[in-house]
Amino acid sequence: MKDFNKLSERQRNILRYMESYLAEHGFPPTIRQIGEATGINSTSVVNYNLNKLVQAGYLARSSHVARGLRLVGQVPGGKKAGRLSVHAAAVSLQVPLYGSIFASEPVSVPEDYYPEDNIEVTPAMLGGVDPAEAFALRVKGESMIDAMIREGDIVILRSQTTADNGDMVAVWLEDRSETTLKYFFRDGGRIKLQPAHPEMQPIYVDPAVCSIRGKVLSIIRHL
Amino acid sequence: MKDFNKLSERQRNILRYMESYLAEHGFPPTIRQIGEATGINSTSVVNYNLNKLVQAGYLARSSHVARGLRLVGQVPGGKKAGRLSVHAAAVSLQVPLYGSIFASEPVSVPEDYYPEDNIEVTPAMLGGVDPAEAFALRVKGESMIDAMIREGDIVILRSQTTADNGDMVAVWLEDRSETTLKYFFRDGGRIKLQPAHPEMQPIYVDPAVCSIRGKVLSIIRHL
DNA sequence: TTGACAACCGAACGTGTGTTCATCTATACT
DNA sequence: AGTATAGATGAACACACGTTCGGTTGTCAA
Repeated sequence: MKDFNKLSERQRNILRYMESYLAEHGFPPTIRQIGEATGINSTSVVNYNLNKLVQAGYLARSSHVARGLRLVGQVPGGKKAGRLSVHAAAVSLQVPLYGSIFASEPVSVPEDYYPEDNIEVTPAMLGGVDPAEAFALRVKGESMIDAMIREGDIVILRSQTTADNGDMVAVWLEDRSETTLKYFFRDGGRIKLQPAHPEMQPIYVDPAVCSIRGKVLSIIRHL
Repeated sequence: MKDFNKLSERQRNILRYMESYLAEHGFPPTIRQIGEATGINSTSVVNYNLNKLVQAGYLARSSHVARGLRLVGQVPGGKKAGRLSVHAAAVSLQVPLYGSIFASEPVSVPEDYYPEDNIEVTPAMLGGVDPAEAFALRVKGESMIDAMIREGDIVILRSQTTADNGDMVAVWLEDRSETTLKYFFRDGGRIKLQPAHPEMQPIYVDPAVCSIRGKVLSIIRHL
């Protein structure tokens, strides 16, 4: 992550415009609006600079999504907190570890238990999510092997009860009395849970018996 | 403004979904996403109900604008429950990212290149290794899929040219012109490289054509 | 000079996404 | 009965908007 001052004038303008547009409308501007506001008359250049800003850690983008932008850091000048420079010691965050996720056992949900430990994570691993909403689980057993996840891995999740297509979620399947980590898709009236391993078949479940506990943000494997 | 309870079930669901989607992404959902999430399979019905909600004073719309929605009131029952979590400040470390590891291409070794970026890691992820000896590589391609590692994963390594049995190492195989991540074992005069996937067969190579670049300390996957 | 590279431009392309419309079903009121 | 009216449906339409690609320019180093 670079220093704010290392950004080009255009990139700083984009961040400032993003901030004020967001405050005014409640949703992000389009590429063309950004270009118009910052004097860039080619959408591809705006796109180019947006990618630079993502790379520098200032923005997150959802590809092929209209207005799929989000500010992740603080923009200086809006003055809340300065960014940390590259070589200085940065701040890391503590996220509670709420036990283990195990096949045939429910996920211990945040409200149920006291955290048994704290896991240290970096801001990048939360992807802009509020640390207060994040928690961690330790993977037990080889049940997640099809999801390219192994025993001992630590998964960082955001506590939530809904999900979008393509999210990897921790779900409790009532009819099977089973908890898994799967990719989540809505398929008509049902929910499709797709293992990460490309050769494995998805399973289909009724939304009524499928309760989402959280969305996986990142995975840490310690060897 | 009417009472929240005067709204239809669908309209309440829309508001709840809006709220959680907004919290998760930082921008509003589309009409089709709302429909999918609330079990409405016609965009016009969603549109219809959104207009009702505007009329009732719960949200504002910008017409002909993608995701041009904004919540204006506060949704009762929304999650406000501030879970108190300790995210105390701690020190995190910066480790250089030396490009990508790609099948059929040599690993860029630390001496060869300037780091293209820095990766922020926690002390626990280095397992006590001196940060100055550590570096990171981005995994490109699906070539490591048998090692339960996917495209986009970041591997943290300790720069070293030897390894112990059981280590996961990044090796350059001269005779195959290939770089892989494998578990390392000495087997008599040869070297056995075992993929992490239990069903896959190990390969045996001559130590002369197998140069170790580093030992994997940990893996980060960002979803 | 030559090459490499970051930054930028303009245009075209494909699709995401809001809108509109004809039609259908219920329920309630004359 | 007839007839409003609210809610729902699916298809078609038109444009908004992200993406891609072939070029151009300026800078720096060999």
